Amino acid sequence: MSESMQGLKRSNRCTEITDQNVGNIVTIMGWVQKQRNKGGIIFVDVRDRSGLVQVIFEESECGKTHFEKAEKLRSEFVVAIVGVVEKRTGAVNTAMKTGTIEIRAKELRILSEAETPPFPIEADSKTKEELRLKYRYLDLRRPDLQKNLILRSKVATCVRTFLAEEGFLEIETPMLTKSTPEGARDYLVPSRIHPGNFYALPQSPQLFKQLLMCSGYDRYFQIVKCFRDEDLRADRQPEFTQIDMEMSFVSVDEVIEVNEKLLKKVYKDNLDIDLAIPFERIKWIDAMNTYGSDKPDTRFGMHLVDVSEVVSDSDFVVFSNAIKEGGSVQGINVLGQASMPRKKIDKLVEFAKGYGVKGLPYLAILENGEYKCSFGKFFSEEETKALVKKMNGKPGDLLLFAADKRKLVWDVLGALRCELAETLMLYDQNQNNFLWVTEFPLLEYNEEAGRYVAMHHPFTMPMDEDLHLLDTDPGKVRAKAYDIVLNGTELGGGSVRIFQNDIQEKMFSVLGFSKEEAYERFGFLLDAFKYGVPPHAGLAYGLDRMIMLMANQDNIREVIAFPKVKDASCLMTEAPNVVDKKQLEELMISLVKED
RNA sequence: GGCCCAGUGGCUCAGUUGGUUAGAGCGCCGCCCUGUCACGGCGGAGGUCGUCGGUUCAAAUCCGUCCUGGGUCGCCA
Repeated sequence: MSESMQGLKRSNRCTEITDQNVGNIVTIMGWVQKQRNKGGIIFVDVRDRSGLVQVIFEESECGKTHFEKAEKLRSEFVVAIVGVVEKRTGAVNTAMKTGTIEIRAKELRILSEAETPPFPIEADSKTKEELRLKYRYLDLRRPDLQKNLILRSKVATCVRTFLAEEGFLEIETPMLTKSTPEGARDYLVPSRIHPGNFYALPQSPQLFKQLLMCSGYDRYFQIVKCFRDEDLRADRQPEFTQIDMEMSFVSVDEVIEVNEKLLKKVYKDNLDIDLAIPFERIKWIDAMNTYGSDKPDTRFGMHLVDVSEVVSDSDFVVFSNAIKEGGSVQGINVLGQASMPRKKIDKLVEFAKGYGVKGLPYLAILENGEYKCSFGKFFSEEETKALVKKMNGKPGDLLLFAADKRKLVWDVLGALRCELAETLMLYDQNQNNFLWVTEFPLLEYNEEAGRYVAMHHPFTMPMDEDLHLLDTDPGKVRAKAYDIVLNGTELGGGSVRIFQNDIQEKMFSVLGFSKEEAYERFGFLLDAFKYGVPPHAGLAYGLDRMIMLMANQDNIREVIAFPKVKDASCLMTEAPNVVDKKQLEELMISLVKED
């Protein structure tokens, strides 16, 4: 049985009713959170996206018909209730936002009945995510998810308002576009009209926003879906949202400045947190040397120390060979953890091996000054002392080392310090350490491809002072690229773009594209540059990650209404799915049968 | 593709060394209850222990396979 709401109009959301409304007649509409039937009196908690309010039914007030309907109420029924707001006499519920008042019902309409949901609709759900995602529309009724999505909406509005005030124009770019094989895998969309041809969904609006600069729009932004067909992670979905922006006639500093103002406003307006700007900046090479990461968490120390010089002649071949082969030996000092049990150390060794190192040599400096060292038999006392001194080791400290190629050592120790900081709780969870990482390498050598690939993308401007190295030593060229990092998470990144055709062509040539290949892929951009292109630069944030961190979640799915699971499928819609044979025929697509 | 974790009534979990009829809390159903808000009281229903196979007199428990979900490495210009 479901009744019409004809003649009724919602007057308030549940928690918009306060002491101020006492005596008012209100009409609320929402879901039954809980019915408590005491016999002659029935309490019903009604929920909408604002929260809960208690409604009280007594036959003397609402009459027999409505009272009998109230007796039938079950969780998640959708109801409309007309009643009088009353102050609670003695039974104030301090845990409730509306705990000082209640609504004495005069009329009840059951707009929709409901089956018992497969899991409880409540905050701090303990239900398995698999089930929550299958019934996402129920999961989304829970207050935590509603809070996250409301925050997300507010932040998006805040960003739009700020950028509009700063003179940015929101301009949409196509979803059906051209595949750009550099970088992540593209999601492809077959063309019916051009059989055998495919659109690609954008990995980012990069080229289009650069073209908009060529067209004179000077400050562009867009809150936009992007697509990457790569494996998922806790903070990675195949479709995700960027706050994308581009500016003409600006330098790195101006991009950074406007974005610091943006972040300051977003945090102030939505979380009431005052961020101190300007944020700290660190050069990429310093970030790697100090933190072993290009997205360092600076809330705690445990800095990497390069001990290569001290151990290069050691009898411990793990150390000496790593250096001989061009790698390095570095360590971190885990303060006060010398007595870490063997089992825990073994776990750390396993953790490190996951990154590809063979082991994790350690040296514990016991409180009595003695050493417990996994490579002690290869080290003289003097060598050990020198190593401890270099690591600034004190009694009680645990020193962990990695010896391998420089990149691998950074990766392992960078990850290890974050892992240790989390388990040892070395940082303040309420701290927000924003950080700009600058002067990224322009290129990195890809062993598999046997050539250099762009670290950011092929349109990133080299630093002026390194331009001459493009021909002779491309690996040494630094880029006018910058990332914004928060507590060890990359929130966004951007760069000054190449706007000179000769530099762009040189860049393509270093990347191994012939002029023809470059034109085949990006000809429209190179052509556009011929007709008057302003210097320009930009930045893009991962909105999902930003909201995840603002909402204190450790998973991006908690801030996305309808996320996908690890294998990129949707448990609710069961996408992706097979399609009708006719659809495939129309697209001239035949599937290769597997044996 | 690799490694790690998890899967037991609707939900969250317990289940000893392999041993008789697999338990609990919540939820659900019925009856009762005029101040509850983690309402309360009485009664009740509900399980092929993720799948398939193996070992055994006997498997939720041991072994293997596969499936599902999560984390992570590779990957993510």
